[in-house]
Amino acid sequence: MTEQLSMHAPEPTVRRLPLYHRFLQSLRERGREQVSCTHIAEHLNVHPTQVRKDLAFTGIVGRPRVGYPVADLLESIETFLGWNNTTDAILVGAGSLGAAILGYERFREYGLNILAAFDTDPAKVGTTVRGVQVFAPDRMYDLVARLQTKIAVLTVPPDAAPDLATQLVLSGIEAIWNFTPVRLEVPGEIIVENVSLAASFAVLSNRLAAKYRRNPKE
Amino acid sequence: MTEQLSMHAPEPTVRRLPLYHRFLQSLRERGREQVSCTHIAEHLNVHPTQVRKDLAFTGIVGRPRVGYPVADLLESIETFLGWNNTTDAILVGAGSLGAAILGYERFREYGLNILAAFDTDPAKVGTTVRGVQVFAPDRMYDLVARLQTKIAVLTVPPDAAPDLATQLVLSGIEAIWNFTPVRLEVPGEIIVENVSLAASFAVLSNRLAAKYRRNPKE
DNA sequence: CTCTAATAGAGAATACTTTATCGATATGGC
DNA sequence: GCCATATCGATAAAGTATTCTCTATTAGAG
Repeated sequence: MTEQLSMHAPEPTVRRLPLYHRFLQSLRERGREQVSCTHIAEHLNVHPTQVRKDLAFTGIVGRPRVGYPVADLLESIETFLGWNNTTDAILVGAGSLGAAILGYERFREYGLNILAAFDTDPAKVGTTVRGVQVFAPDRMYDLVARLQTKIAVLTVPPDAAPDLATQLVLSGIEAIWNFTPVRLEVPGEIIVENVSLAASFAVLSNRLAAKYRRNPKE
Repeated sequence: MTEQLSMHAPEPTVRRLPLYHRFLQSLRERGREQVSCTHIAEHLNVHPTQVRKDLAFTGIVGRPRVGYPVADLLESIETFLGWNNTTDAILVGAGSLGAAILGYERFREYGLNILAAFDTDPAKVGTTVRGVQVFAPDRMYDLVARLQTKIAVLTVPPDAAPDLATQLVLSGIEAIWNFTPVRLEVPGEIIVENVSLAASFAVLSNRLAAKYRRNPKE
């Protein structure tokens, strides 16, 4: 597993790491010091080899017959994901979804530090949502530049998304966590991660539909 | 593409279908009647062959040199996803995320019909959130059984998730759309779709971290 | 001290997904 | 009516991800 550290992990691997992270935290709370892939795999119902491969990408090395030290493993995952130093962010669109994200304490553990929110609604501007102050969108450029925020959480209605994405890029943002169903057109160096609730619902919905296609009774 | 209808589509395909669906809706609004995979692919920046394969899974057949009728394609996707007849659902956990989902009108278009919400907070019980009435959790069994709701949207704090999942299964729910980070232990016939914001954030976060590992300046 | 069993890590094999290639077919220009 | 071209549908190839197999290592029992 030499030079694996500098290699990029496959996306499925990265998506599983938070799962391991969460389980390891619960182990640490219970005072456990060592853990094996077998043990993790059993609890999370994934393949032991997959756990071993996934963890190897983070650069950790284990000991046969023992496994990995829980604390080291947590740190290794956190470093790999960039979760152990905070990254400043802004939230664009202080609607109900925006408020829900601002209220989700766990993200703070992941290093996400939302400094400010923006909304076009004049009634919201000047107020605070979950302790975060809401500004008018025209303040965005200024604030992003001055505070050097790297991440923008985009939770605006679809129509507003393309425009705001452009503005965010111009402001110097580096990554957009996009909760809108719009595919943003941004330069290649900008990191965009789309959260598609529709995609997720489609999977559920399709499986339910398939079940009834196979078995039309009930 | 014979018998493809009864075949199950790969999950990546299912996850892309809403993307096509959205684009096709915009085409229909603009009065367009026919569309080719090439055209869809260009706009959404995916591979034309992939679009063709994905669409084939829904059972649609196209015509060389022309493509597919937009209306038929929309219907084909909707049928395949089970989006063209409504499915009754309940929402468990009327917190801010729950409220955001209740307020997201688009899900209604996808056939998701949330009839009732449940929350342990006595202050919320009896009120309505976004027009949906909130009940105490002990009413769950009764209501799910009586209204024959198939889907439960689970938006409760992590601690409460395992218990509620068990109760939902006992109530006769068929699918759980799980917004908690907990891996639910349910019988195999229950459909569980996990929405992991942590997984999504991990991808963004890891890419940002990798960027700075490669290029520690800035 | 030796033997056994559990486990990491590497590499091979399998399965799955995406992309490329090719023949068939329908449309519109000539 | 015939030809050129765009596009579909099917199959093949390439690329990824997952699972299996094997060897080396270590802890603990006898």
